[in-house]
Amino acid sequence: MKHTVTAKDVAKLAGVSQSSVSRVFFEGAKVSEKTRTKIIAAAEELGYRPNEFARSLITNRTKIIGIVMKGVHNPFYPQVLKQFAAAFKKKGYSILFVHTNNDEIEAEDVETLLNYNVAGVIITDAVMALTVGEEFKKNKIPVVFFNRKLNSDEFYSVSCNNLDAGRKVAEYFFDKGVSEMAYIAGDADTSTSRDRQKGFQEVLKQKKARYRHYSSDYTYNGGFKTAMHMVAEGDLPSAIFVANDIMALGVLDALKANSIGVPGQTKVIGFDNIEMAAWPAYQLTTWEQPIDKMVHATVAYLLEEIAEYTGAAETLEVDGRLIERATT
Amino acid sequence: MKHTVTAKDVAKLAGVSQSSVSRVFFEGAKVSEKTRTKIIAAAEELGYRPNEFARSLITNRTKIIGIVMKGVHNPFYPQVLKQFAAAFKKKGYSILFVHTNNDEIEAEDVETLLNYNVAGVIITDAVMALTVGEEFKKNKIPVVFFNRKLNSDEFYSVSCNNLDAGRKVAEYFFDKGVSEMAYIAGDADTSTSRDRQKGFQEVLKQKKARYRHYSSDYTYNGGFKTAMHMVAEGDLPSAIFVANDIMALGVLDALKANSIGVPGQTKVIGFDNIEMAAWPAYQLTTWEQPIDKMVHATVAYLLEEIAEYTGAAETLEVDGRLIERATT
DNA sequence: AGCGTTTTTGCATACGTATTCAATAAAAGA
DNA sequence: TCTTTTATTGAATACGTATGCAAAAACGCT
Repeated sequence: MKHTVTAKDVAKLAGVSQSSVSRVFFEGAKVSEKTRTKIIAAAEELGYRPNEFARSLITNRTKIIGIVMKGVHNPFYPQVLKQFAAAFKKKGYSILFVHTNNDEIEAEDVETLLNYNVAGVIITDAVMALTVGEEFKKNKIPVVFFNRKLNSDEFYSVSCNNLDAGRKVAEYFFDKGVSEMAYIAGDADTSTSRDRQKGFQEVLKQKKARYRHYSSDYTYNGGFKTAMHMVAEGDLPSAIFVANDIMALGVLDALKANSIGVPGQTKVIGFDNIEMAAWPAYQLTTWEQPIDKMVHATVAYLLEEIAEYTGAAETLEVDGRLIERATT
Repeated sequence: MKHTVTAKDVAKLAGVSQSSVSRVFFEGAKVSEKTRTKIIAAAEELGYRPNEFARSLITNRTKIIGIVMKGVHNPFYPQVLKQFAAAFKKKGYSILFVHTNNDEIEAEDVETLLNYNVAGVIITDAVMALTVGEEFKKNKIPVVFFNRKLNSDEFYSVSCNNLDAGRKVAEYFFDKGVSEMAYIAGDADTSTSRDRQKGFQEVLKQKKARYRHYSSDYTYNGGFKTAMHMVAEGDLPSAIFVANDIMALGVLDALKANSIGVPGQTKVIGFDNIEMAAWPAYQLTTWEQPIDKMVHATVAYLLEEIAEYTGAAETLEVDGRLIERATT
């Protein structure tokens, strides 16, 4: 028979009141050292664990962080998920994982997050309708957009400084003596792809170089197909900036399939620095996203807002750096 | 100011009792159609959402499934996570994601799962101490080991029929006219690696062929290093069965680095059929794990046990199949 | 219409904890 | 030692929901 041991049981065994037991397990409350040890002993003996639900019911707060994620196929995101899980575990928070299929987070997903009254929300690789955002604001739940920059200043967002990265990549190509270059975009409606493009394009324009644009979708197959198409077109640019690594790998494979030498005939730079970029088969030069810093900033912001909600928003952009390998 | 709208509020607006509101939102309870529509309208107007915590407090049940996962670096697992999230979302369950660093799930992780009184637990790419298992049993929480076979019949486990797969791979190699073959193991203490080895070795023994064993760790780098080592040794086997795909990719890259032709000089078969196995750069022949079936079985079992706990355990092994590509 | 039967509803209570307030114990000061 | 102040404790209550029980309403039948 299942007998959940409650604070009352512990109280009885320790010969104190339930309130005292509560005070021992609720940090910030004061109990004398004597009764504390008594209670801890009793709790230990019975295997007491405070009921998280009763707790949340009365405090109207939880120790749950909701993480909404779409791109589980891009190894960048599982990596991010892992880091968040580790960081929040340290702080005593648990992760409610919500997978969304859509670019825009679905109403159902928001429902879930609100139902569980999460302490904070991280949305990664997806965006959110404004009306939905209001819902979170109304409930004073802090939200962070991870790896997505927002137009509005309504929400905190943290991403890599994509604009700057785009510029630096272009300059790097010029330094290498290349002037014929192209950009392969990811999903067109993502800030990440747009900003990378913008910075890249800006420098090309300034140097009066021709800008060539290709659209793809942030997947390996997308990158592969786009590159195949480019090759078929003829007139291959001598350098290609690809909006993320997983696409860049597809590009490399397509080039290889066409026996096009890299970096000899054309150079390739990706974005993210996922583990696979370092594999011998690819040795992809790429722009590293400083995941650690980005995660750290996100966690710090959320914890602050959880401690005292201000609703203050900011668009944080962290500097990344170029990792030079064999494709340039 | 934050005003959470409660069932009482809805009741007042609809001119009924709180109980009736509860009955509308608790499936399985009966209310007349008339009051139901009245209540739904009122709830709609106020934006009422049942408080999941109050609910769980009284029913002593939750709609949360805990998923414990270690191997986030192996793309197989994010894929699995996604499928579980999708399957359980359909059934109205949410996912509590627990990342563990250890092969053996940590006490802290179990605490979390128990604190949230999860309805069921899925442990993937990790095992659990028996004492810990008791804790779940005591609380009548069903547990499934995913992709791990247990010695004991205390818990439900679902995995691919690794033994059979190992045999079939060996037979396949023989059919191809190969008789000199090796196995590269993953983590030695995982059932998956052991069973694959066992089946493989069994056929070799039966055909009186020499069995060669190499130990690795289920990572790309592990596979790479092991293959480098094998090449350095000289006397390369003419076929290699690698315990999972991500290692196999490392093996292929190592062979390529040594200009060893595949499948000419040696053949390679992996395990899992992760997306990358199909990439042009690899075209890895591999044994497909039927994720869909495995997930389906897991979900079905958990839902049954949640509906009515029996504690019945079973060791389910689903048949996979060989996906033939360019490395054999 | 009148009676028995079934369905629907409201009242009251319980779930396990945090927290206010008053009471008690301990400490400090004189 | 007695009084005043401070620290600790216990009793009572609230959080928002589900549910057993009894009352009320609706229904079916003659």
